[in-house]
Amino acid sequence: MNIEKISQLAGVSKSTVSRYLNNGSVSQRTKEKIEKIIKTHNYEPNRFAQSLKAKRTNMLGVIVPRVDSFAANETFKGIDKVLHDSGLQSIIYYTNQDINREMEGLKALFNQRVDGIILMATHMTAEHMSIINSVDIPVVIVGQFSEGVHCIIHDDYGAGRKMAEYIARYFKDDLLYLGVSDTDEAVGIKRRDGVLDYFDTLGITCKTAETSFNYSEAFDDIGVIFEASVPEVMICATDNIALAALKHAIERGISVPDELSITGFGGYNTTNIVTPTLTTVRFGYFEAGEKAAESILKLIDGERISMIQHVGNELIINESVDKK
Amino acid sequence: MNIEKISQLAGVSKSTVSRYLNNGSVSQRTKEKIEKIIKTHNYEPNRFAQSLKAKRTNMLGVIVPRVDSFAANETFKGIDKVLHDSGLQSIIYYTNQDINREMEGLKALFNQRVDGIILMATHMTAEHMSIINSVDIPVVIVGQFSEGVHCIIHDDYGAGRKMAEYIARYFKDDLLYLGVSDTDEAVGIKRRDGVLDYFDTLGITCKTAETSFNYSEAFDDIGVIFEASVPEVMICATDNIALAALKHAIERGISVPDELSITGFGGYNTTNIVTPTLTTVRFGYFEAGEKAAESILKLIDGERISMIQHVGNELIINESVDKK
DNA sequence: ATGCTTATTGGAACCGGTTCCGAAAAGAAA
DNA sequence: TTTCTTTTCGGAACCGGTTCCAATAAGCAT
Repeated sequence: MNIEKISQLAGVSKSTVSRYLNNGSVSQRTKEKIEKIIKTHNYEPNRFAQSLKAKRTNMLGVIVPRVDSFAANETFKGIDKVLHDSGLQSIIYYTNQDINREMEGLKALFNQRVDGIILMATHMTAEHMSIINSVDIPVVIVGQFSEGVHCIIHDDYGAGRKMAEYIARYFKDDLLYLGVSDTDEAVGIKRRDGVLDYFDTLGITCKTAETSFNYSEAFDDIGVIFEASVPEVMICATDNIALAALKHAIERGISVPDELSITGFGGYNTTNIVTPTLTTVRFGYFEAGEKAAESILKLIDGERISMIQHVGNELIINESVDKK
Repeated sequence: MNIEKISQLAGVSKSTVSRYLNNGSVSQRTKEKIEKIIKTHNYEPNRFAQSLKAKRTNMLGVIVPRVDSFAANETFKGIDKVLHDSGLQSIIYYTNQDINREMEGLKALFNQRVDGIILMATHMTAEHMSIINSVDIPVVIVGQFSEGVHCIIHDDYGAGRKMAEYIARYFKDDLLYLGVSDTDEAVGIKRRDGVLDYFDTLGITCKTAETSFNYSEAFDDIGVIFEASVPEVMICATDNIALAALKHAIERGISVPDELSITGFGGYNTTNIVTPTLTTVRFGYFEAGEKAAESILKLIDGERISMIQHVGNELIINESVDKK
């Protein structure tokens, strides 16, 4: 079934059927004739042929670094909600956290003529930017900041500060911030600085150490840290790290929160499953996804939007901090 | 940049360039000329135009019901590994566990002329089958069984039996199997029967109860169960349910495993994070994904493969069962 | 009925590739 | 050198739509 056959059966020309399908001016009578034929043969136009000449493909590209992360999942769900409600198809390009596949993805999606791309970036590089600039479709980045692109970012600095404020209510001493590498600007730098800067203003000193995003690696690093000494409070840069710390503490018979208070960042589901439940900061991942999708839709429609949009977060007070 | 311009710059015809791009017979000299032009203009053929006439699109459709499930994530990673290594692009269609969107997805992907579809099904219906049969591209289903389609399935019955064998080594009495609705054939029926049938052969009686896949709902149901009486062993149909049981037990001061042994099925990461770690059966989700991808590739190449392929599983002995 | 404006319609070119087919060129055999 | 076979190449049709443009039909006021 193609448009030609439909037009013949309806006794009109190809162009008339095409006009019918799109929006064009077609008389009521021919409209009905065409509709009947299309219904009975349940014809659907070939997307490739359509996209060959038309500008819009009605497909959006989403580049997803990982599927096994709460943050990525929630963000994606937010994106999907908006796009699906708008009747758009999303093509997901999975990169398995490989930065080269991120570039590949940008090119491949552009090559498929998607109308726009949402990139859940892990780490922005100059190469990213050069590809993005060479591509003449809208791109929105979510979760990281980069100059010159539309970004949806979390207030990591504010989250860090919130946590520091909360901790400072109960502790003045023997604190450890367990962060990650500062190649990740949002988590490695902003989040950490939010914590440390606030402590500074109060004259509280807080030691720091560094580990990995990966649960098992963090678990091992924490073992080494505990071997040397166990602080009173451990502020971990992510929930995963905090969960590893908690596991270690329980294994060593260190009581949480009585002897050791632990906090995370993220708001993962697991933080409510473990005992004690984990005090953390919940980020608006879902909301970020929604904003990203809404933004890309606006950009496709030629609207102007601000280059940076912030998404809020919220301190979740649970059981893992000792409120003496 | 299009094939026409490239051909002009290279001083050959469109067809020659096309032949060069595909595989055709082109002399060494013209090959080099064309290659140079393509490189300098870094030209890439328009996929839509290609797919319009050619049969293959080199795109595979993957229908994914959810992103926030360990099983789904692992399966997807297995699929991705194989497809990415084969240089194929995968279009992911996310359904958010909505069975109607599953149908939509089948149609939409077919309409995009993907070469094949992998469906991570939640529950197969007659409607699924009628769509699948009306579509003339290969379809592989992973995780559920359905007559007449190529399926990759887990040995849920065997997993149930394995767990029952293990439990029977330590317990003869006061057992509870906490299952899910039998609208899910694999988990609701097969897994349960694997457990119960084995107990039957030993003359062990095991009570049963039913709850939901959802963590919070399961948590509430378990509260009601515990109100009545707490068994010695609770065999939960999924790790999520087992985690909910564990949480409840800890909140009520029931010691696990001393007073209550708990097991799950799945092999989720979280089972190693909680304390005590959870005894469970790990399914070969990743392997299932790989098999699904390999199968679809073979089917696309016209190979014949068996309609049903089983994936193994493995009992993971952890701390949540009392080995008296 | 006539002239003018507006709504419909069909024809043809086009989008950017692939593929069939016959012609030209190259290579091998005689 | 001639003849036959094999490669290589260009022309043209085609895939299934969209869109421009001119032609026709319809609607309306005079």
